[in-house]
Amino acid sequence: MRCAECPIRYRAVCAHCESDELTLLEGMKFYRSFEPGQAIVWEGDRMDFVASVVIGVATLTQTLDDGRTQMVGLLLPSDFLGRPGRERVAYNATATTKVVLCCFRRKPFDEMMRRTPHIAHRLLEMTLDELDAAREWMLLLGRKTAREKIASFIAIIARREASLNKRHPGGRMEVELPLTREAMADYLGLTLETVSRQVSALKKDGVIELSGKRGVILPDYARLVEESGDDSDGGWLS
Amino acid sequence: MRCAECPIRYRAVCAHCESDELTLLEGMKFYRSFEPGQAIVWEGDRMDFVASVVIGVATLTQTLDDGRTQMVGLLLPSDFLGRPGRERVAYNATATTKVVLCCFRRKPFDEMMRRTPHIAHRLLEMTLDELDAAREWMLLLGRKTAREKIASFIAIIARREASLNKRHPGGRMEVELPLTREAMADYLGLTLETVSRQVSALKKDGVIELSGKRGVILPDYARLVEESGDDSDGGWLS
DNA sequence: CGCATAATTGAGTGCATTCAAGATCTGTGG
DNA sequence: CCACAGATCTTGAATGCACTCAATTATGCG
Repeated sequence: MRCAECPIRYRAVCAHCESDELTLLEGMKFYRSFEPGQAIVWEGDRMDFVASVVIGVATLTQTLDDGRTQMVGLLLPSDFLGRPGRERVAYNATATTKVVLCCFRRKPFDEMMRRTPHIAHRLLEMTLDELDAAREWMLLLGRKTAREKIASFIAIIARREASLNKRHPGGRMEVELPLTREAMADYLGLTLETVSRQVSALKKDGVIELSGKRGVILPDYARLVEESGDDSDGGWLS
Repeated sequence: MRCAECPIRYRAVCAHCESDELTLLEGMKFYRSFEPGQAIVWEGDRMDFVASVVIGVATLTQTLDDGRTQMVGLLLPSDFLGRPGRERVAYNATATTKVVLCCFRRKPFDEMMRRTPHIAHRLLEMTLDELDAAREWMLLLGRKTAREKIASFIAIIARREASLNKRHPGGRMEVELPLTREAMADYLGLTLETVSRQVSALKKDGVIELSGKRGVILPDYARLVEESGDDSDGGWLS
C-alpha cells in the first residue's frame, strides 16, 4: 500500500509530512498483521520497531503479580505504538480484532525524528492528546460509579466512531463495541459480572438497546452522556 | 535569578538548551509565586503562559458536577505546567505548598518551540514520562486495594525524594508527605477517612512510623514496596 | 446442529464509604 | 509562655456498592 492512499494518512504520526519526507518513510516502513487475541509485544520485551495502527483495535495492559489486570491504553486506527528512544516495552500490547500495523524500525525512525521536525511535532501533539485522555480515564477510574463507567465508555466509543466519519455525536446512533465484557472490565477497573449487570441495567432503563453481542443502539446520545456523570462534553477543547 | 544557577536547570524543559537558547529564554521568562492552597489556574480559563515548577508542589485536579474530585497530576520541581498550542486550561491547578513558577508567555514560547528542536524534544520526553506515570497511576486507581494504594503513594514519594538527592531508594528512609489526607484521598481515589485508617494500619503493622502529621519514617523501603502490590520496581526502565 | 466461548443472572460477602464524634496539631493573641 | 480556636486527622458504627462464587443462558462458528 502506498502512503498517499493510506486511510490514516492525515491522522497518524506522519500526518504533517511533506512528499519528500513521505518518500523516506515509504522506504523504511513494513506491515505486520495480527489475529484477534494475539499478543503484539510483551512487557519487558525488546521491541525493535514503532508503529501506527492502520486497521483494527489493540490494547495496552498492565498486570499485578497476582493477575489483576488494568488496561492503560486503547489503540484505534492512527494511534501510535511504542516509545521512541526506549528499547524495552513497558506494557503488554494485544490485538482485540484483526490488526494491521505500519511499522518502522526504531533506529531509522529515531534518526528521522531528529531530522524532521514535522514528525517530532506531530508525535508531541499525539502524546499530549493521549495524556489528556489518560487523565479523563483517571477521573473515571477513581471517582465514577459502575453505571457511570459503562455509560462513559459507550459514549467514548460513540464519539470516536463519529469522529472517524467526520461527524458530531448526537441523536440516534449505532455503535459496535470493540471489546469483550472482560476487556471492558479491564478498561473500567471492574469485574466482567459488574459490566454485564450495568449494561443490562442501562438497557432496562431505555438508555441503550442491544443488537447481538457487541452492537449497541443509542436512542439518544445526550441521555447517555447524562448517565456518564460529566455533562460538559469537553467540547470547548479545540 | 539567572538560569545558570537555577536548581532545576538540568531537569526542566530547558534541560538540553545551549547557552544562546538559554539567553533567549532568560529574556522572556518571569517568576510568579503562590501560597499554599492558592489556585494557580481554573479549568476553562484562558492561560496566557506555560511554566516550570521551580519550588514547591502543585496539583492538577478534575471535578464532576456533584463535587467528586480526582487528582490527575502531581507537579514537583522541574515539572511542566500548561499545554503549548492550547489556550484553554483543561484542569484546575492548585499550589499545595509555597510554589514558585518560572513562566513563559505562550506565544513567544510556542514560537521558540518551532525553532529550537531542543525544547520540543525535551518536552516530548517529559510528556512521555508523564504518560508512563499516568498509566501506572491508572493501574493503582483501577486495581489496587486501599492499603496497596497508600503503600504505593508513600513509595512514589520516597522514590522521588531519593531521585532529587541523586540516590537510590532503599533501607531506612525518612520522607515528608507533601499532601494533606484529603489531597492524598483525591490522588488515590479514596475518602480521607479510608486514607487515615490505612495509614494507621500500616503504622500498626510496623511498615511505617509517623513523626508529626506529615513526616513518615520507613524502617525498610523494601517492605513498603511489598505492601504496594507491585514488587518489580520498574527499575529496568532507564 | 452441536460445541466452545461469551454473556447473563443470582445469592451472599466484604471492603470502602457515609455519617458522626472525638483527638491532635498549628498558629495566634493575650 | 500558655490558652484557645480552627483546621486537620483519627476512630467508631452502620450502610451499600461492587465483588466472589456459582449456575444458567445466549451467541456464533465449524
